[in-house]
Amino acid sequence: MNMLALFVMDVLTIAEAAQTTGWSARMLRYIEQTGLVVPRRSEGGYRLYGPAQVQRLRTLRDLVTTHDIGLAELGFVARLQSEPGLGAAVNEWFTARPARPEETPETDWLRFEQEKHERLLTHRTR
Amino acid sequence: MNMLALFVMDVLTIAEAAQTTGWSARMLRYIEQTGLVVPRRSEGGYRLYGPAQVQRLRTLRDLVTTHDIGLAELGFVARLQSEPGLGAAVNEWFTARPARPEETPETDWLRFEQEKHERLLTHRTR
DNA sequence: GTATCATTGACATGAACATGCTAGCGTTGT
DNA sequence: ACAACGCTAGCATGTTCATGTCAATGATAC
Repeated sequence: MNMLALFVMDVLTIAEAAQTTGWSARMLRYIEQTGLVVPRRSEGGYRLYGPAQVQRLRTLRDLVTTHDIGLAELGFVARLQSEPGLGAAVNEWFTARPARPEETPETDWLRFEQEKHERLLTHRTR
Repeated sequence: MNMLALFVMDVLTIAEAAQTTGWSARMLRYIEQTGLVVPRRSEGGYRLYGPAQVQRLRTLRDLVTTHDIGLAELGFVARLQSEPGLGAAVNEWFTARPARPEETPETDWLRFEQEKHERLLTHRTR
């Protein structure tokens, strides 16, 4: 890899990046589509992966495989970041009380009171 | 809906909950599977939706339709809160380094204020 | 006691996700 | 100049998501 990059070495083509990161070139392109790791391009349109991106791809691989999560899920998290409105809405929904059943008290009246309280919270979380 | 619930009214069966929330009964069961809204059960195993849960289902519907997001994505966000290791890892990945090449990654984000309310949501008790 | 409703499990389907592979056409290194 | 490589577009396949529907069995209401 060179392409008029005399002192800009450490820049890999997609095949090379694929090699060292464990992803396939196809997947690298796909990952780019999801917005997770977007390399810059050469004049001619070739993807150029810098060390930071390569690192990122490696850790991404790790993250995905060890925790069994999909790229789409991470893409969504990315969306949360870039779309402030979305993030806020999701956040609000989640902070406004979980609907887990095990927290259900045996006493029905008590439960009722609690739910009433919960509803109040859900109303204006701000 | 009654089932020996003399003073525990405001508790809906799945069909009733479906009616008022706009989801189908099928979807309510599905949503339960994803862990997003889990109703408690009657002695006989019937799902019982309280006002809080109904509210939650309504807002969920809103969230999903207005922002065009999937239940799976939200389920993942839920996972982020319940699995601290995961949340940390994902957080780290996103905060550590640029995804975009031209954008100067002088960014703080990803930190949605979960830390504050974490223990509220973190009740393992399985 | 019986009609009505719920439960779980299974099968079905269209859309989206995750990947691979091919084809035709530009880019790059020597 | 030309071989080697990358790019995009598209097709293909297996998987998960999101839903619906149907069947057999059990719970509730009156």
